[in-house]
Amino acid sequence: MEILFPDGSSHQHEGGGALKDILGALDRKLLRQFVAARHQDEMVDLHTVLPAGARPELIAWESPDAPLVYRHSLSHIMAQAVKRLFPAAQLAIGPATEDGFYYDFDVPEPFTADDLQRIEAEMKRIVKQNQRFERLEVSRQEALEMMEDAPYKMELLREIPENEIITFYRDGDFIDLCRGPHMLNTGQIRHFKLLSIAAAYWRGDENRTMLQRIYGTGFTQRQELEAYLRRLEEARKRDHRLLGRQLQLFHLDDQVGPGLVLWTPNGTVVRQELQTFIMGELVRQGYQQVVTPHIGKLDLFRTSGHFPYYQDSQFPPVIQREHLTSLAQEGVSCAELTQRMAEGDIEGFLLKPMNCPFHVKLYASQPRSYRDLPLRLAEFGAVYRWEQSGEIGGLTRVRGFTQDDAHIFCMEEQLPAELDGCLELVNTIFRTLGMQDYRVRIGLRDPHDSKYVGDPQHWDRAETVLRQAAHSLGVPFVEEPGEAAFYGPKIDFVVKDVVGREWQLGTIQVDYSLPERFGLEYTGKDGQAHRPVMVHRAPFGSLERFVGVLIEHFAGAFPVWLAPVQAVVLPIADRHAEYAGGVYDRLRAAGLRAALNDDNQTLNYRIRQAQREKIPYMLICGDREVEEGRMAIRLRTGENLEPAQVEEVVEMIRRQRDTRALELKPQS
RNA sequence: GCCGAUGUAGCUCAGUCGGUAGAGCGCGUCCUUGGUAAGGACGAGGUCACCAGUUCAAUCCUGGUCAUCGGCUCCA
Repeated sequence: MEILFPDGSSHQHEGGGALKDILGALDRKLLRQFVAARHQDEMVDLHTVLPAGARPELIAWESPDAPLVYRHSLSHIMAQAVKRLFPAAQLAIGPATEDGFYYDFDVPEPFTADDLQRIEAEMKRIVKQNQRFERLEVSRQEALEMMEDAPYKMELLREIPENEIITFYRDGDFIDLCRGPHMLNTGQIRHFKLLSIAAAYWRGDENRTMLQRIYGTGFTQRQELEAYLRRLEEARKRDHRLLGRQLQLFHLDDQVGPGLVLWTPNGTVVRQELQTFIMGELVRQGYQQVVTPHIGKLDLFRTSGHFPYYQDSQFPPVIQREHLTSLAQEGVSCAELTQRMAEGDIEGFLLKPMNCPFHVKLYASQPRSYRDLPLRLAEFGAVYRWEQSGEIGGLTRVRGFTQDDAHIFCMEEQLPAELDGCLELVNTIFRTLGMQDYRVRIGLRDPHDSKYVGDPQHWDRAETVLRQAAHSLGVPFVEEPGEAAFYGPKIDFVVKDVVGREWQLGTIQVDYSLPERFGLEYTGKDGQAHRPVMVHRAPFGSLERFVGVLIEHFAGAFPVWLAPVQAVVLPIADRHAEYAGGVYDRLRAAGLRAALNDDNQTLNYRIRQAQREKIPYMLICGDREVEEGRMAIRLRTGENLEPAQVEEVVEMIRRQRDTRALELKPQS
């Protein structure tokens, strides 16, 4: 075999074998340098016996892939510790994750914070004991016998394909069904921490056992662990729920209801600026704004298919009072009521979960010709969905939200250009806001599934177009077969929040279904009736969620165009109040969002206030400034600009605002 | 929805092993008239989430409800 080193060199070895033996014989130091290898696109550890012709590429401890190995080992060490302390615990699964690891246990009593400490201490003991990891290949029969008393492992075992080798890993008194990879011994990594206890369903299925999950992380260097923990701490300070309160951007009130956002004046500024921004782009792209109501007849949503199919995630329908009274007198049960509403026997109104049926109706409100297409109808539409109670939180998951929604009705051959336009819009938005850290997910149909509506040829074309469009964005994207909606393929834009949770923002979806359900038509060149295709698209997704993500992205320090207060005027002493008042009036007359802070407080104090409110510009007026007819300019970054006259200041702030600059200082 | 934790002043939190509560910040008034992240004094502010139960007595114990947080699951 040929062993490839990261520096490009290689070592020829006669025959096969485990890398730990080959490297160990070559130079024992190598065993400390490398943690695993890549072999045929798979991670294999140093224990794995490789065949003669193999060409493994060694993975150094410093490699970005290395943590996967030692964190996986840490999860085993944790399981070992848990088994020692809680012999009754049943093991489920315990993988390494992006920045840590976890293990799921079935225990009679949930773990407590104290248990976590004890487990961690036991892990330290195991690490100190420096136990060797051992890889065991066993026959299926042996494996079944070994795992007799481990129901979860049995289930996993039964699902391993016949032709696959079954492996166990052992370290000291602990043995676990595991594919690996693992490091050589438990003493190789010392810097780890258990972070939290959570619950997780076995195999993510809510109908199955609720397991107890322990999360942890580990690093090769103490400083790395400390830096990670510091990062978590920092991230918590950027949490939009915290900043939302500190900066008074929004309010969630128990009495109003969970997941229903009250936007404060400050937050409303941010929202409206975003809306203005996007509306400008929409006008440029030939969209037309429309407005539709918050509720509509059940019949509309039966036709669209939203009701009753998605009934579980909708607010219950509204039924006329007299109707309801008579149903009550009849003694109609809830189940019956639901049934009769679904069938159309009882009519009512639904709080809209989607805007599209309304837009479809606008399309259908007059005869359309191919000359009218594409017809692009846009609306900042408030929709309501009954999200599960355990899911609601902050602005990222709410029950009432505003979509920057639009529906494009077009001919099949117009799809490529329309999708390009949508992507350009998304790109413009992300670029303007400096959000480079997003990924793109293309949901394609599963070729083996028949749930999809529409002509397969149309799908092929739409999928090709989506793929090409995503390519042109120049952003990493993944294709996920089976993730398409039943009515068409889609592109989703996904960003991470400060604690690493992923949130879907924008989405672009091709839809063959709604035009069908509503019998939409246009007259073609040939004078015949044809069916249009629809594109649903919402580059922000939900304005609520988007603002939430944006608060974290900027850590509350919005660029000038979004900042609720753009500049605060600070007179140093009372005798400067009149001058400062003049400056303040001028700023406001110039259309800037300005504030005047002449509170009976020291300048230091008021600067601190402005700083905490993350106001971009502090305009300070004292004796010198009054005399010279200028003002001192302090940025929230702490930097000072040259003192300037009010017109110059107005001009500068306006320019930063109008160009939607991310910086406070003009780029000269 | 499920598992766990939490709920005390506007905010962040302390406290009471059952005898109706405290700090800092913020807020108000006054003094101070200040030069780039906290000047000083005084004062107001709480049905200890809500509803039951146990008890002479519940913010504290028990049960339920609601909400928040960490996860799991779902998301047209």
